Amino acid sequence: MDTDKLAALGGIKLFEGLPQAQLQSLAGIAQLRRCKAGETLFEAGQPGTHLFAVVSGKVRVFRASLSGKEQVLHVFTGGEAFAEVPVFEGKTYPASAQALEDSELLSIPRKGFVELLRRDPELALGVMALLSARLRAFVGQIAQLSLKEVPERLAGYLLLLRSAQGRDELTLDLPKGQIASYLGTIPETLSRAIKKLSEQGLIEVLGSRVRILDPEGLARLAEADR
Amino acid sequence: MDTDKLAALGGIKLFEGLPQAQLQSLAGIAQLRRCKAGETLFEAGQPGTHLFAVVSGKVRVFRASLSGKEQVLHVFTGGEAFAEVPVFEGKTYPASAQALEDSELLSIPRKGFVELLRRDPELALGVMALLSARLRAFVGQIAQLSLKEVPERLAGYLLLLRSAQGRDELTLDLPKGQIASYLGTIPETLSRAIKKLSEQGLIEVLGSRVRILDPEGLARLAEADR
DNA sequence: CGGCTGATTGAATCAGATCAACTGCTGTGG
DNA sequence: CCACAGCAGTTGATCTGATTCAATCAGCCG
Repeated sequence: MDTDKLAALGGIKLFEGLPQAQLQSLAGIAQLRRCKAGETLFEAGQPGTHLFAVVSGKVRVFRASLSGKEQVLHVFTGGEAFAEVPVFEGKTYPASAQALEDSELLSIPRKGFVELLRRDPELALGVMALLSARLRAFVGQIAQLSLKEVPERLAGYLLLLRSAQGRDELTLDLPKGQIASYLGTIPETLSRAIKKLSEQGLIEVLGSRVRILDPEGLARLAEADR
Repeated sequence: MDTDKLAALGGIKLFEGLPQAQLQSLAGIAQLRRCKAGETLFEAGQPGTHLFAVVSGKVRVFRASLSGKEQVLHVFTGGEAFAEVPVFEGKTYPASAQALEDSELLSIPRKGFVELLRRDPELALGVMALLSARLRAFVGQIAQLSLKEVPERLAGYLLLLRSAQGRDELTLDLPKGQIASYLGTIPETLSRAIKKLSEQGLIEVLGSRVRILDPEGLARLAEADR
């Protein structure tokens, strides 16, 4: 039945507070899908037919260049929806998506979703809020990439993690290579940036465990420019 | 009266096809405002109270670093709406805005606009399409910044202008310094990139007039990575 | 005619990418 | 159970694209 789909839909933040009837009709059109780590969900440039949501697992959205360099745009985890852009344009996916871990996903066809939006203004407002938040994040990312250097970007990222995890002993949520790609650099350079922050006494790193020693110092660095 | 406001509102693409009644109620809350070249409309971090639309003139939206370096995110001209992000979050403007020329603007308070959205699903869909288009553009910009070098970004920008202006004799729509800032670099570097493309026989530049000599070559370059 | 701003050119410097070697870890198969 | 393949991460040496600093030039307005 749709009961597992319903449960999965209920766990998506975007659909919180949606009346039962709407959830039902979503369950009618949504597909529940399992995929393995490393699996590609879609590629930049392909026609964008579906909206996705992560039930469990982890998905990265990125752009690749011909030479194989990649820029991570965002990593989505349980409860988050993504790939909304082509829903409203009927065009292609602007980026590629790949599962980082074994994951469960919901995929919702564009057509039906738009119908739902037309009928439920509150959901529409939720979507607009989501898109806006994404825009805000991208504005920040663009500014970081062009205005700051790698150690500063790293400092910003660590502070973000800190506020997400709510303490000073962090666990890196991604392999370092992926973090490098998110910060717009390569593993070698990230490695050196980590060393630099460590030498300055701002952090302490052991594998994927990071201890924030000097949050204010990090914040100062993250704001700083040369 | 509101007749000039109505005319101005009618010229905004986002509001095209809006029923007369809705336009009226928009006119009731919108402010028509004139501002001079160089004037700042709002700054990143300020509480975002208004949505804007350009009636005439030109506005740039950008982020500045403390040291005075700036990254242009977008330049808006007649008929375009901007600063939608804080409307749906009630938070701050993620970037700053400044008039590049003497301009006429509409400013629409957040509150009333959200009301309107609740009542008109078609407008809401229009807003979502707008936000999505913006996201797509930002994805492209992020990829360019981190995956390509300056001459390649310039090639992409020129091709964009070409398709916007519909011919091979282009007029640069911005002073070169602003173009540099949009491309994530500085005037000196842009100048050298222009020289490089010229020497390769791809373009011919005289002041702010550019002639595209080899569109395919430019396209190849724009796609290329090292 | 100065004086200002925008643009260009040259030389020096620097952050980050590249290339290459090496470490350590994990998981698989002999 | 150990060996070795393979991948993630680190470290060092070098190279290069871009920024910085400085000087010059062109156009424009008062």
